[in-house]
Amino acid sequence: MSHPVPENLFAAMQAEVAAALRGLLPGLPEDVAARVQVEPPRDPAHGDMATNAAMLAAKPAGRPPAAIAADLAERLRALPAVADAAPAGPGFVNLRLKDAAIRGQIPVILQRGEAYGDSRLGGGVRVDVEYVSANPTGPMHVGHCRGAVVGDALANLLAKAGWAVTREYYVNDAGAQVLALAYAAYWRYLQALGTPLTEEEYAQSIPGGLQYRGDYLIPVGEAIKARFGDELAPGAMPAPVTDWLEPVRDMTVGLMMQAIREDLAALGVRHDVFVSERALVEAGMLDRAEALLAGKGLIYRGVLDAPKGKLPEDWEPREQVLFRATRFGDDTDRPLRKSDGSGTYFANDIANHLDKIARGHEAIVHVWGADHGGYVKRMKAAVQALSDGAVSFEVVLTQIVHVLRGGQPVRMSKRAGTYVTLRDLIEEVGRDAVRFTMLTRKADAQMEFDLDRVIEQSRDNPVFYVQYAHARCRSVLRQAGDPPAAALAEAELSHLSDPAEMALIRKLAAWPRTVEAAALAREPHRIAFYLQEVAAEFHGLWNKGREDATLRFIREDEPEATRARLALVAATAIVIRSGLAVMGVAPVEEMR
RNA sequence: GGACCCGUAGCUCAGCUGGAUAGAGCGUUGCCCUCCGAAGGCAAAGGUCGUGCGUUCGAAUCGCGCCGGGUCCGCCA
Repeated sequence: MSHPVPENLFAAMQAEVAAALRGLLPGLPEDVAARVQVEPPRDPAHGDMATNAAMLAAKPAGRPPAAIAADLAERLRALPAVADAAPAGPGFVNLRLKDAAIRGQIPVILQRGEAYGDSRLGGGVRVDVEYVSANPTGPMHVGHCRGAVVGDALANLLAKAGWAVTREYYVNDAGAQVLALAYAAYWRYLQALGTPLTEEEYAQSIPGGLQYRGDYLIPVGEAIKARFGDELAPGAMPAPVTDWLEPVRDMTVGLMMQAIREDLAALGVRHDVFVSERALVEAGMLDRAEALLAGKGLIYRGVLDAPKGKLPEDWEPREQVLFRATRFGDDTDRPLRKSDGSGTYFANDIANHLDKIARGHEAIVHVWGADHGGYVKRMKAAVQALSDGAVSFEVVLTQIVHVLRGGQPVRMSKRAGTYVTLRDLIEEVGRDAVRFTMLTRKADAQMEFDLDRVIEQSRDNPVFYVQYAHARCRSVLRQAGDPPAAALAEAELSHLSDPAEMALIRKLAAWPRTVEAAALAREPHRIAFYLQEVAAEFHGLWNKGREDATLRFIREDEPEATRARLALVAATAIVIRSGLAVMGVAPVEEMR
């Protein structure tokens, strides 16, 4: 990083303020200067940046904040980038930067391209981001979609902010549900062979009944027949489970995962690794995890108290193998083994997390549906126990998406045929609209997804609004013959002086800071909001050009001013693309 | 009974991890387009931030108690 101009103006100023504060108050504890914040003030009239340094330092320094603010302002005024610094309010120091310092971001943006905003904040920490992890028991539906988009965007965001990210999908291919799936696929296989049995006869003959009756297993049955003939069901009649379970299960899970991968690809969601629950258990990871915890004295045999409130009908006290999750803040200890000796889902997931740790991850982030909220504490406890607190564990919960059409709720019913698969959704509104819209709400807030609204071409559709801004940028640049960024970076930027132009540049200069804040908060939706603000500034400038011809981007009679404005337009397009890239949305060249 | 999430303008939602007079879009109201950049633009009205205490120089933000909504709660995943 040998840029003479800092890429993150706020971080650079934070360092300056901290240094000035140390110079002013030599005895100040180091952590006070480090905690100093430099942020854009809520009210733009207060300047470009404001710092709370004087208020933080007041108590340890034993001086009133206003006095410190006055002294600090004087020092900051001497900085070359600062036009003015003034104490204000309860002890803020407001800073106004010189226009030249703000404009200086334009060549930086043009040089860095879409890498503008990349940060080292994450320090290369190896983080495992697990998302989707839908059970391989059927095609993906809209319920999976939000987690997929949020997880993918969060992984992009953390990578941009300097974390070393592994994108992981945990395949739940070991539990009772997969067994039920195998039975269901076996039924379709019997049908393919022309079995005389009726569905109900078959359903009654298997444990738990026929749980997955969807049509999507018909091709699976055909595929099993194509591979095995009637070998697994001689005479088209059910054979003993042990004769067919493994091949049927493996083939079915394989085909389901293939379908899921295709759905994910259609949504543009990527994963680096697919970790199989079954493979982990077979490799002995569960036993390893249990032994590890036992070695720490965290495993015991015991009987849990009955849950309060409504009791399950078949409740009876039972001795179980338990993990001392309460030692790490959980509400109760948690069972690890089912009565047949196999691992509970939780136990297998502990194995999964031991595997993540063993692969060298220092941080684990999950994206889960809100219905898994009750599972967070125990898993956090497990990771703490496994890593002796060295590996962090966080969960981003996503709330339900209500699908609407023209303001009316779309009923989600498999039977009525109104069940919305992920594929249907993408085909109807397009991948980019799906992704962008899924990021226009905080993950843990419920969201309405109106199929008509998200493809509407109007101001109140953020997808359109942001894409339109980029298309307008591109349109202007095309009209000017697409000058190369290097040429634009040489433009004489003092031609950019209108308040609307400066406001746009300020907004662009906030991109690196936005990336860092969003990454720290694990909140990719902030990128969507930021891009709407950039688009609003740009459209505002465009609109001014409609009324005031001297503000148009291209002016035949003013080649130097035109070049400066083209530089601004090109920088705007770059920042929008950089943000869309985090969201996994493709920028458009023109609106159609 | 308990745990977790949520409660901000008529509606849908932001609010940069404790800062200054709480924001945006929609909707409402009022202006603006014969034409050169109107799939629109400008402006206004609209909030005791569910509620009551507390911590703090300072609270929508942190803590506790209520009220309201959601999710979950022993060998399902």
